Amino acid sequence: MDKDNRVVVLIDMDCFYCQVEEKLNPELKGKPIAVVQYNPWQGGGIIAVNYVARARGVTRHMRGKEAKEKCPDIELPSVPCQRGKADISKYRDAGKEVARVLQKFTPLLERASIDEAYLDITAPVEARLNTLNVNSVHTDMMPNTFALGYDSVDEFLADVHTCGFENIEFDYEHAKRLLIGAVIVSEIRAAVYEETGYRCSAGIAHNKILAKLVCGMNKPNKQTILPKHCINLLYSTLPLKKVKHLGGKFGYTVCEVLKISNMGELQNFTEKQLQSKFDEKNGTWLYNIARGIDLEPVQAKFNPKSIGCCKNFKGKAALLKLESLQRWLKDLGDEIEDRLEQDAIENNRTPKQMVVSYSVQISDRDISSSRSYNFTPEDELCGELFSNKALELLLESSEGIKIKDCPSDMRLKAPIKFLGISVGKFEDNTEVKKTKKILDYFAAGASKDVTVKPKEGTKQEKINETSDTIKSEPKTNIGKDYIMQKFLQASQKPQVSESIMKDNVEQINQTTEPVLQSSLDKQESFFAKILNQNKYNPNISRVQQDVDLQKIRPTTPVCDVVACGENSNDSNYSGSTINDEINNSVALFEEDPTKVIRVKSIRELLTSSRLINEDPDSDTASEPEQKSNEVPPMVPRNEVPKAPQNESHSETYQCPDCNKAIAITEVAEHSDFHLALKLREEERQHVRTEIKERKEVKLKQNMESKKQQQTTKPEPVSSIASFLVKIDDNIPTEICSTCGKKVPLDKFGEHLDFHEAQKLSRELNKKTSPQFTGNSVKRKRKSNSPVKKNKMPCRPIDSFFR
DNA sequence: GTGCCCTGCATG
DNA sequence: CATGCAGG
Repeated sequence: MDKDNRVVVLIDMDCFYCQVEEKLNPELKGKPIAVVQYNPWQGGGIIAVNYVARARGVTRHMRGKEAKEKCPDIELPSVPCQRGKADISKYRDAGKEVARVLQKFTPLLERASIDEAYLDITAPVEARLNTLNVNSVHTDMMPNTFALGYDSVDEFLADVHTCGFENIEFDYEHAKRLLIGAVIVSEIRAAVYEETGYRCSAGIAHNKILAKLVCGMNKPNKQTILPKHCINLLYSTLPLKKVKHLGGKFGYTVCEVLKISNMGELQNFTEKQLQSKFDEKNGTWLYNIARGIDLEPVQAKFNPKSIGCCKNFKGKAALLKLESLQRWLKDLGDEIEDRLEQDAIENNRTPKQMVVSYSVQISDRDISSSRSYNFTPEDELCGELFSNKALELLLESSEGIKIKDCPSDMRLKAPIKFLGISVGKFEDNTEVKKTKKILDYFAAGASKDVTVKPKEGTKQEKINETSDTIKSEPKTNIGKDYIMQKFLQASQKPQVSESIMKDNVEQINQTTEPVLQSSLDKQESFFAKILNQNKYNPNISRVQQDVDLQKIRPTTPVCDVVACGENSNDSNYSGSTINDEINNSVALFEEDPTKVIRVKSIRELLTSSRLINEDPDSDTASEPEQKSNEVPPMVPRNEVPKAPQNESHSETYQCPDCNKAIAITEVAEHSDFHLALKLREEERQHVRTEIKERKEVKLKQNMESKKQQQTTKPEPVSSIASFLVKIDDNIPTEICSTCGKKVPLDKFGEHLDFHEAQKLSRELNKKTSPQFTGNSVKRKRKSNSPVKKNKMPCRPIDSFFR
């Protein structure tokens, strides 16, 4: 509707890799630096230059060596190398850190790359308008702000204050919102700096393309507004290729065909003309963008849809031998495994597909190709899944990767110039079992559970009945009831709820709306399981009562495994809407704030006892769920920033956290929403440290194995072995009951933590995706076994010989 | 001989 | 599903 009056922001980190390096190594602060990428040839290729170095004439497209000549005191930190290729994980992590700060300001956040994100702040702006008089806005409230078309932002401010009376074309309503937007963006950027130490720039406009366009116009650490009435001024000199989507072949073609070179000239063509020269869609798009119109919504998207890695083998580096092919596939596969492991912890999801791509050189030409594979349940048993499957796919593919027939020296028929493995088609881990759980619930529970009789009463009565049950019988079957209730509430489609209420198990099974499922409790069965295993532990009930304590608790560690709410479901659900995305992204707490308590108790249990047995498959998830006596409040479904605020006729209150105007009746829910966000942030913090610890463990282990056996292949990464270093008889040790190994006493706590982390990770991966896991546990097992080591779990190489 | 790597989308 | 394009 009001697509043309949104306030859209692009946040772009200034020379991000450099900033990350500076933060990691404070000695670099203030010095000229450029981040270089491995290839030691001539000092490595520069991929980022900080502003000190830019002032001295250093640019990208230089090699480290040239930079050094131009600027002798330049520091050249290098992108770390792991397994023979660039490892950008620290930048990835840093980007996530920033995005998490941004996410506090609006759920309508779209991560566009490692260091860029779009925000739709239309709603926060609208909310601020209720409390902030535009005429009282002062430039102090937005330092480092520029308005395109004005010499200083003061002039723009003056225009807005005078309602633009002197300027016929001035769109006051719009300009006002951009101005407030700029105030908010100042706050956002300040928060980013405050919380991460990183500086960024921003573009503020009424759509993504313009925000992006204008973001880079003042850098670093600055923000630029593009008022509507200045678009034409900007376009009059703007090369067409500067506009996103026009920077490549398409833009070039447009210029050629129309014989134009800047954006302004594009306005000389009618929509019909443009459609006839290009196609209907592109024509319309061009016509609109020429007028500053871009209707593309900011999508709520935090997580990537695929995870992949690849490597070029240029020139002489091309792969010729089967052995090197295998080795590189192994490295790529290992990296994927590592990243998936973390992803599983953070997002509780599992990929269902992998793609291997490659290019080969065949008589002077590079032929590229790719093959995909959908994981099957048997893959569970398959060691080194990615690399082996990739090899299999490669060798099967028609393009003649085939091996030359000289077994002594297994050479490839054609040199491989490029290899890549990626995984995608993620499914939420709990998703799979949700329907089953509900089925189980009815199948097993309905007979003895008198509180829910699907065939009686109206829908409304049902829900009330369920809630009452929860209140009066907190100890019995709450989990199941609760799931059902959530299921019903999560449903945005009345007729679906209807059918669930009225009908039986089969019908639920037929209700295969992914959207429906996506809001359900992501962790239910996992936690239920653990709880069941420990249900006799008195800690639970005690911890449970501490709801209020939890609310003020600033640092209590919570379980690292909780899905961090970053929408695990941002995949291709056809029915998925932005609203779903948003709801999913806060789903974790929206569903059940008490979960945090449960999580905490689990964590305590895990650390304080070793009661947990090995059996992760006792599928008795429907036992008593721990539960507080209140029904957790739901965030109203229409709590979507884009929804127009109907402020005038109902009493509202301005939320101090987000400045949104909140109907008095919804204040409680709203503050719960913020609480949820806060809690989630804490969880994430914990996940981050957890991952860091795991990494250290891995690192240790890697070094260890390299020392020990340089001849063989790299050892498994997360292995217990890392805890076995230097055991000296003089040091007091204790036998770990889990692995039976001797562990130095002072390391014992750490050691238990290791098992805990591993167990959690295993649970997560195993629990809901019997089809496939890529977790450390499996790797560890197989790699630790010398028998299996040289085994080809998928298909013997020989089978590819003819 | 010297930009590499990663991700997402459109297309047939 | 495979491939190529685009963008950062």
